[in-house]
This record gives sequence, structure tokens and C-alpha cells, in this order.
Amino acid sequence: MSSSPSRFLDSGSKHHSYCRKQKSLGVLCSNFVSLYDRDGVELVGLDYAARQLGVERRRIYDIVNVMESVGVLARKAKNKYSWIGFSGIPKALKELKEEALRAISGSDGPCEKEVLEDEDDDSEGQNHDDGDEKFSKLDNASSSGNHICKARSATDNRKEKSLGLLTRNFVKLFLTSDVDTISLDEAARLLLGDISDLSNMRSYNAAKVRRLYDIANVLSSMSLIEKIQVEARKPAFRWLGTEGKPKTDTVSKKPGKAQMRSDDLKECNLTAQKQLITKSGYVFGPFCPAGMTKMDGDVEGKGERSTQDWESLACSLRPQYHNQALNELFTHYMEAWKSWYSELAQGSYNL
DNA sequence: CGGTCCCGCCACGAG
DNA sequence: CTCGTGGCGGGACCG
Repeated sequence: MSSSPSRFLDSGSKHHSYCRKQKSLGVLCSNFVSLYDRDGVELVGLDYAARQLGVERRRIYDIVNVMESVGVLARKAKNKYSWIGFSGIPKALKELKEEALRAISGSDGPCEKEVLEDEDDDSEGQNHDDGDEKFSKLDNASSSGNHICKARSATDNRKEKSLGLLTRNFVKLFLTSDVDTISLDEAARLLLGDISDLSNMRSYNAAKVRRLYDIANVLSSMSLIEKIQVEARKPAFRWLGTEGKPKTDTVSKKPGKAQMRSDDLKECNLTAQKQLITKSGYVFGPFCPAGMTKMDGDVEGKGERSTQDWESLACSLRPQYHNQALNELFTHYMEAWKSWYSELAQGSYNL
């Protein structure tokens, strides 16, 4: 494998105009949704998604895991998920809530009466800084029927730290309490296995928080939560939940800002629907730059250098729409373009 | 400078 | 072994 050598070594040119924001999980999630949230779609291929969105596989796993936890997706098989859509959220949420309530009351020991309805009562003014126990415990109830907590084998020990589980517990936090706003570190504190020993928990906490950021980004891009700034520091997340309830939510109340469900996106995906397939079986994105026919056998070789130029050019010329929907739309095409060009430059879909 | 959080190494389990 | 997953945390980015 002599791939690493001079592949992308190139000169340490400035990758200026690199926008970290455009690479966030939130944006990626939005693109993911706009790519699949259309009628007719029901199968989600991880490879396909990764290619279309112009990101590496690893990132797809991130958003897919949290989306599955909320019922938007369902694991079908290796490399394949089935698209449920936003309509699947209410159901998943209800199940999560029941699961959470069951875990709380079902703890071993009848003398466990941790009321979940935190009564913030009416004591304004003085609040204990340690008043954490307001969301009760609700630790993940493993599938272990008994209280034999011996199965701490490294096997599922890995599982219980999964993004998916963290997501579910995070959501449960909102579902089991009447408060609709939770600060980040408050959530982090509650979601930790508050076992003991604070020493190694520091780093553990930090790691958890990082995951929490990931989850929050995805969740907020789906409008399930909203990030808000309460105090000067400490950001917090407000639960928006299922707007419109399981009822017929033809109209989206919630005068929220980023309500991008619009015809613009619909148009966008219609276009994305029709892709061209080359003889080699490769599926191209929504479009191809004019004057450039599909790639043939060769192409291989040069071209990778100019990729940077195109990207930086596009990034610097990026128009800033005030309209959220338009912005999303543009971003979508941008990604599609970059994905396509990148593929062309590398000229390899066939190792 | 500290809050965010992207990137991708590499462990783990299945085939 | 290869391959699909996805924990995990270094450190780049941003306000």
C-alpha cells in the first residue's frame, strides 16, 4: 500500500477559506434530512449518503445514531437504514418516556420514591447550587433483568457509552421533567454515571460533554431542541419537542425562525432525485458541471490540485442569503458540487 | 483564553 | 484477515 506517500502531500498551501461551520454536524444533519425527507425515499445507504454529502463515513454514523434514537431512522441491515421521517418522532418519544418512567419507579427497592416532577416550588431568590437531584436518577436500565451488575464486561461497557444511548438519556431528561430548559453542564452532570471518584471523572466528564455537543447539534438541526443563552456564560437547551403533536400538523405553529420546510427544499430534492448513472455503475450527484461529460475510463491522475482552488473559490464567493431556506438550498448544492468534483479529482470509485 | 467540537485513529465484533 | 461500526480524545477553530 503505497498510497500515503505523495498522494495529498502537496505543498503546505493555505487551506484558507475553510469554514469549520460548514462542516458541523448540524449542517451535515440538515443536508442529510433534505436529502432524504421526501416521499418515495425509504432506504438510506450509508455509503451513498456519505458520498452525496461529501463527508467521510464516520460522520454519517454520528448523525444516524442520534437520529435513530429519535425514531427518524431505523437500522435495517449492514450499511442500510430505513427512513421513517419526522412522523416517527412522536412514537419514539412516547416510548422513551415510558421507558424512563418505568426505570425510575422500577428501581430495586420499594423505598425509592424520587418524585420526578421536580417541584421548583416557588422559592425565588435562593437556590441551592447543589440542587441537582431534580431530574431523579434515571440511569440506563440495562437489559439485565436482575440486579446483577456483574456484567460490566468490556463488551457492553462499550455500548453504554454509545452516542445513541447518550442521546436517549438526554431526551429523557426533558421528557421526565417539567422544565423545558437544561443547561449544558447540568445535563452533563446528570448523564454521567455519577458513581464515585471525581478524579478520573474529570476527563470522563469532558469526553461526555464533547458528545453532548454533537448530540445537541443534530437535535437542534431537527428542531427538537433549541440552543439558547441564558446567563452570560453557560448555554442551555430548550426542548421544542414535537411541534403540532401527533395530530395533523399541517401547519407548523411555533413562530421559530429556521422553519425551512418549504417548497424551495422540495424543489431541491426533486432535482436530487434524478441522478445519472455511468456505465461503471457510479452514481453521480444532482448535477454535473457544464461542458464536462461523464468521466470515462481514465481521468485518473491530475486534477486533485485544482480541487483546492475550486473549493476556496466557491467558499469565498459564497453568497449569503438572508432567507434561511435559500441558504440551506445553496449549501446543499455546494456540497453536491464539492462532492462531485472531489470524486472526479481523485478519479477512484474502484480502489 | 476557554468553550466548541471536527477529525480520524484505532479498538472491537462479525463474517 | 477484512470490513463495518463507532468510542474516544487531540487539538484546531471561534468568540
